[in-house]
Amino acid sequence: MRVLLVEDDVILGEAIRDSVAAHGHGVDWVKRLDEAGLSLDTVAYDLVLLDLNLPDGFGLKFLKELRGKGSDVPVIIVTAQDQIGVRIEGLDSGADDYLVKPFDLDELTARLAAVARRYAGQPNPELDVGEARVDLTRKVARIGDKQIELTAREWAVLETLLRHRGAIVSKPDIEDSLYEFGAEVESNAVEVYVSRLRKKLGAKVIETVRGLGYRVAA
Amino acid sequence: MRVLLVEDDVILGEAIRDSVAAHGHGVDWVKRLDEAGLSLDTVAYDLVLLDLNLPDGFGLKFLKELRGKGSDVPVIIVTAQDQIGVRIEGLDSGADDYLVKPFDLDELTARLAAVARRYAGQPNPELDVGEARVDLTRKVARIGDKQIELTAREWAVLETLLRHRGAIVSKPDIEDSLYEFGAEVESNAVEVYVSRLRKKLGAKVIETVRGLGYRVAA
DNA sequence: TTTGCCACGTCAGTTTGCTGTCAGCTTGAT
DNA sequence: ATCAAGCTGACAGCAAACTGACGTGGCAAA
Repeated sequence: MRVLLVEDDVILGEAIRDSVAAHGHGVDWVKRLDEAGLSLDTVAYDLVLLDLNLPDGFGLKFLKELRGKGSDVPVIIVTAQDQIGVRIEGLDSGADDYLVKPFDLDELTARLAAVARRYAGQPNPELDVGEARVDLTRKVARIGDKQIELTAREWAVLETLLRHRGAIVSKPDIEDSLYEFGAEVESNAVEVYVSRLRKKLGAKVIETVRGLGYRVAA
Repeated sequence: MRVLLVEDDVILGEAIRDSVAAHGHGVDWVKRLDEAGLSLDTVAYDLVLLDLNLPDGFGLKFLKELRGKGSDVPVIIVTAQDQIGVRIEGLDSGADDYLVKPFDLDELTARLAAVARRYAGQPNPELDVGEARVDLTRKVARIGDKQIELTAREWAVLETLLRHRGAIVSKPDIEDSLYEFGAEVESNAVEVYVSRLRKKLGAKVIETVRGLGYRVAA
């Protein structure tokens, strides 16, 4: 399951991201509403965790506009405002649920599980990636009948590339999806993982765009 | 097949009764535990559907007493309490299966069909798990002729893994199936249960995917 | 009540294999 | 031809996972 986290607080954001990731879901973390809009336009998310107190705008307005555009992605509002009026307004604006800070992370994973249950009812989307077929949800990859084993980091890189399938993904972007914010990458780790993925999935699946990044053909 | 339905909610009770009847089974519907006791003393039922939240007593206690009297009629618990602790307790008390409200009626008929198969003398769907054969419905496992005894929590872990057979199941997901939300797991309990299952079922049945979780090969 | 038994959760010491790093090589642009 | 960018085999370190052992508590039999 792929989750978009919209949260400007670094401490809380990290905690939420780690918790969600530990449950095996992919997490994209943005800190502003305009970034959120961009991500939502390009990626099909299964759930949005939306903080209402963001520096660059009003979350509720954003949520209303999102619904106005016809999106029905489940949205859980996360906020410090526990006033009942805001809560009502949030649900009126199209939120599916409401979490008031500070909240227990278990509280969050419980809601997450509820959404995941709904999501699990859908057939698993298997993607063709070169010779291989991959299932990002179940973390299963195979070429023909042969099962391919990918490690955690390899899945992370592949997922990032596939999420922007057809587009060029820069190395720093991949690093950001691999490590926490501010992590020092003093090496060519991304190149190494691309190399490992190619060895497992076939040399042609990941294309190098010299000076810009990598791309998986759509 | 003759089914005893113990359910005080009229709406839900009617829905269940109609659904079961539509599948060609006979249904007796009682709304209190004392009635249920009476019916069980006089009629040989093939299956009991037991709501735990009844006005006149505790379903679990009733179930334990029933088992204490030597009855081995299959019992499926139907309840709104979706806390895992209750679920474990229910299975410990001698229930054969567990349905959490609100549930799909298809869900019910599927379990019903499993019981019906057993009733008809046909082999229950036994799963091959490595060297072992397990029957999740009857909670029976064996290797060759040798019966394997699994504890309640071992069954819970194995069931979770088999429900997602072929997919990688994260440790937090397994924990969620083991404990209620909010339960602090300050240890490596999941690892320990995996270890115990491997010792009983064979080392190769549960595969470790480092950093992601566990998997039972499809 | 006492006794014994067993499932459960915890811990510590050990094992495992992923991960990040580097060095030397290849490739592509100019 | 030259240089920068990218590729990949190898390897040590370390965090994740394994497992034997133990204390506790609940349940049942005596």
